[in-house]
Amino acid sequence: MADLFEVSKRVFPVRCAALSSADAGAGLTFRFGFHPSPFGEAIAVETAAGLAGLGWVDAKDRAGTAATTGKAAGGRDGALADMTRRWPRGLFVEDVARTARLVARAFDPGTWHAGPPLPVTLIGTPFEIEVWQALTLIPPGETTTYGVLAQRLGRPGGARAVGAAVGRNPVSFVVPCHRVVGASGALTGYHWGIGRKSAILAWEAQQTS
DNA sequence: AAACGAGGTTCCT
DNA sequence: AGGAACCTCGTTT
Repeated sequence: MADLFEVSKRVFPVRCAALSSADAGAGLTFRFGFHPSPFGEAIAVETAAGLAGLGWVDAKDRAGTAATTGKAAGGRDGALADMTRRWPRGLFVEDVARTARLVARAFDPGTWHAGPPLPVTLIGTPFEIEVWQALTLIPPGETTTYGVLAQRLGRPGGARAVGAAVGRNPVSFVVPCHRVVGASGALTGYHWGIGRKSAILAWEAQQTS
C-alpha cells in the first residue's frame, strides 16, 4: 500500500506514505487540532502514518462547503468539514496535543532539516498522488506552472487535470501546492484563498533570501 | 480584457 | 455511460 520516498535537501524533507482514497478513509483514525500559524489559524489532521491534512479556518472563498452542503460552514466547523468531506468514512478525533508537534515543526523552517523527515500520509487516487509527490520536489522560493508540471509527469496537455489534482491536495503548505502558478505567472487559484497563496509565497521568498 | 474551445481526471447521476 | 466541475492554456474577438 505504501510506497516511500525521500526528497532532496533543498526542499522540505518529508517521508510520504501513499494510500488509496478509494475506501474514503474507512478504517483510519484521523486526529485533528486547531493551531495558530503565520497565515491564520490552521487545522491539522494526522493518521498513525503522518500528517494527512493541513488547512486554514478563515477561508472565505473556500470552494464547496457552504454551496454543496447548504449549511453555513465558517470557522472551525467549516475547516473540519473541509477535511471530513475528503475521507467521509474515517473516524475523526480531536487531539490537539498530538497535532501540535507536527504543526510547530511545519511552520518553523529552522527545524525542517533537524531530525528525521516529517512523516506525511498522502491519501488520493494514483494520479493525485503522482502530482502531489511532484509538488514536494519544488524548492521553497521557486514556482512552476501547471503546464510544466503536466509535461514533467509525461502528460503534455494535461495542465487542467494537474490543476484539478493540485487543488485537491489535502496537505497544503507542507505539500507546496502554492508554488504552482498559471502560465502567465498569475496566481490563478488557491483552495484556501488567493490572498493566502501570495502571502505564503512572499513569506518563502523572504525566508530563502 | 474578456470570451471561447479543447483538454485530463474525477465525481456525480 | 454521460455530464459537470476543476487552482489551465492558447487563441481569438
